[in-house]
Amino acid sequence: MPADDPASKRPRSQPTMADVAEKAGVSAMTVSRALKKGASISEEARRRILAAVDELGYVLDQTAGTLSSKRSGFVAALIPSINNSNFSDTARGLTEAIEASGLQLLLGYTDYVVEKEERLIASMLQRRPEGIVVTGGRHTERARRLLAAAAIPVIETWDLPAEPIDHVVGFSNAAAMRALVHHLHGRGYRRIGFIGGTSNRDTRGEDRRQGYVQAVEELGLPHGRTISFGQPPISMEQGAEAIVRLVSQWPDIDAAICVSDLSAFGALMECHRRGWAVPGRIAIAGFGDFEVGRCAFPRITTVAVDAEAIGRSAGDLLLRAIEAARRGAAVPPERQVMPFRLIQRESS
Amino acid sequence: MPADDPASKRPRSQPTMADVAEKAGVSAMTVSRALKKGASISEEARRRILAAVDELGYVLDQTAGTLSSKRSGFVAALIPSINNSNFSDTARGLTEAIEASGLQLLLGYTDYVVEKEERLIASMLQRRPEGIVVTGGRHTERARRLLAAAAIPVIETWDLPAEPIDHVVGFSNAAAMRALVHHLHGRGYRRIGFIGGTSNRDTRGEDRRQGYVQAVEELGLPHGRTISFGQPPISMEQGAEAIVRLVSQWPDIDAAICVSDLSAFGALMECHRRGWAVPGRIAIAGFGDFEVGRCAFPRITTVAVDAEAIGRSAGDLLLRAIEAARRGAAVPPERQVMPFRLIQRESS
DNA sequence: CTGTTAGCGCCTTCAC
DNA sequence: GTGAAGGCGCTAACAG
Repeated sequence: MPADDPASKRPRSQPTMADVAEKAGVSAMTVSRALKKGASISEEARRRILAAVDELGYVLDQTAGTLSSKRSGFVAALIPSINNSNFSDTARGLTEAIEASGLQLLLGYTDYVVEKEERLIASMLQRRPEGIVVTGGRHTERARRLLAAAAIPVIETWDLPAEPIDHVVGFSNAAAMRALVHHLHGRGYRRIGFIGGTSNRDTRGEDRRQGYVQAVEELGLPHGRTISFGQPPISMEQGAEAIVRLVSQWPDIDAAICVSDLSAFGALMECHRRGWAVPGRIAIAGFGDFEVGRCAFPRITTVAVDAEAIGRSAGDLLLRAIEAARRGAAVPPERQVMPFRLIQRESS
Repeated sequence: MPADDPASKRPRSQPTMADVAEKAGVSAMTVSRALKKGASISEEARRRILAAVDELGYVLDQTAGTLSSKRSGFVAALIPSINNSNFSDTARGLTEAIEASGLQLLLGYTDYVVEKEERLIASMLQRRPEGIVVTGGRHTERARRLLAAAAIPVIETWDLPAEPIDHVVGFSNAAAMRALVHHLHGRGYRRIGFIGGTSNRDTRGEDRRQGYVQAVEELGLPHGRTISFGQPPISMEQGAEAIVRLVSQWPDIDAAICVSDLSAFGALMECHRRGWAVPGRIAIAGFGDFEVGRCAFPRITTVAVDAEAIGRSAGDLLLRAIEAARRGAAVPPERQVMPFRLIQRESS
């Protein structure tokens, strides 16, 4: 055990508010006030306190503050993947919406697996967030129970669940995909295939597939032209492999819709490689308006959702709900439907 | 006195350990033990406690636990961007390395801005992480002071700072870029340009540019052929714009190196669009081995770094250091140099 | 504007 | 294997 400063009572731990208070010649409470924004403190005391803080290298312990004030000062957001510009845009929107109020965002990622989501929710709740944003409308039973019991505002995003837990800020993935099929049909495509992942791990991907199926049925197009493989979210590489399977299985196919722009891009590059003209031989469309699709040659037709706006709206709503909760009030569950937008580009 | 007054049931608030204890007919201490893994509890008591937990919907308050045990159970990691597969791979490696020990990872993103990093560090430290991982070796002076004073293990990654704060797990961006220039030179390219961002906001990008400059000078190649524009990290779209500028400014150019695969991809697509053969008219190379480069047509020559391994190594080191700290010991500063690897592909 | 008192909910420590 | 006492560092609620 290392020798300690004999003057200090505690062994080598971090300085506390009491240490600062002593050094500044005030009480701990005054230090506490000096370190918040809206408190009334004499300039003289504040100056001495800040000097003491600086000298001691004091860092406020929010853990203790949370315990005593019952305000953790953070909200949790769970997204499927941190490496997906859609979700990172939503996270940015969230951050922008809440940061002015002093709340912090804690991100967790679920890898598109609801069981991981459940575990993350459980461990996030142990840190007592003041609100929580989840992606999608499907969760394990226990996750739903945990969220409902937590007595904090919950927002489900990127989906329109039939039985929401609390608030919703999203859109219908099925409806958006349906619109895309109709759009391609309007441009004359009749033998339209779909490329997606195998399992329903990615629930939004599964909803999109269902939207596709519904659309080809209502348009009387040949259906069942679906290539499903790979663990969602399917990658660019898997998109490349899938387009080859799709064309070899149904050689008369004239358009391929991919569950996201990433797989659409992989498919597109594979077409280049094989000398299949896009859209001459086959049209390609994706979903999500990723940069890679905007930039690819040819540029990829897609469905755009304003991911950052989802985040901002969710953040604004969360803020209102949290402030209401702090006053002991409550905001009744809201359901905000965000628009989506077809973007016709060179690939179709 | 905390004499259990059955009449004074707090209505609004979440159940506490005392509530669980009362329902299970044990003391709070026994509940606490039942909820940890390595404690010795009778099977009977544990069963009753878990039933009570379930019935009440009790969720452990880690805030209080942290305060009393002085173990927050989490480590902070700061990355420049959440939407970058390199950094998200590092984050995944970190998570994998630490999760078995029960530690959680809290991610923050700095947008490549050291001032944001400083603010994030300050707010993370208020929550008392047991360790912290930062990206890069350049920080504000105050950030360095905060980290040094926090008395927790610090790991700088993705760089080899000359004066590390504590531990380092990284590589030299300049050396890697230098190797890429030499590689292209070895394949016969002589008029090699560089595309990067304007400011030194992205310090790794700046290091790469310096590596390029150093290499062209030592090879006696024409230099100054650098296009710098856009706020780093420069995007695919900016790569497209930059390649046009590069070619119009130095029409004899035979190779373009981009600060990352993303801008290289944008440049490549623009070449397609303009009918410039790659690598016939101009070779293109990137940095980072992103999926878009592996999948593009043609596939993009690049420098690969095992980003996930950086995360795993940093995580392993952090664990050792944290466990040492819990025993009152310390791990002397380590400096782990990770390998990089040239990947020759179709674009050069 | 500033100080005092009394916890927040859990875990450490020590006794049984 | 279990319980009682005490305190972690801070802030709410009241004085003054």
